[in-house]
Amino acid sequence: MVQDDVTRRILAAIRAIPRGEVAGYGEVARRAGLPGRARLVARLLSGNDDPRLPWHRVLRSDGRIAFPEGSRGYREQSQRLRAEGVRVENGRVLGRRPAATLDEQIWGAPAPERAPSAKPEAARRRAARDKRS
DNA sequence: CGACTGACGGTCG
DNA sequence: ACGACCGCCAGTC
Repeated sequence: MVQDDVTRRILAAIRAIPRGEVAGYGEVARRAGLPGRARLVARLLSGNDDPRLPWHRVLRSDGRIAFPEGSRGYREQSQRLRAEGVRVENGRVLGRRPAATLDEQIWGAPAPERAPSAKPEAARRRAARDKRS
């Protein structure tokens, strides 16, 4: 099976993460030249079987492990990270700085008013399921 | 073609 | 700090 370009680039980006460091899914996607494809990165890892791939260095952007607490992958990832000297506490990697909102970082502007919009319940249902599982 | 799903990201209350 | 939501991308059904 020949891996397509995108796949290889993503894998390369993951392998490029230095030992003892971590990166978010979206970050990896960006480094692979695929901004906005964080979910694609996640999908790849979900089907990954290569043991030498440092998948454990990939976390959610907020520094939390993407697996539900207590799950197999959760423990596995925590252990692997700690083995590299990364401090992990309650599924969260320390040393990360969530920082302020982008608005403040970039524009330093106060919260602009936001026109209320309808509630697409299709998206809402998805969000609920997404969170549960 | 449209609904559902997921190792996601970001905003808001 | 947290949970509820919305937005996005891609693959399945």
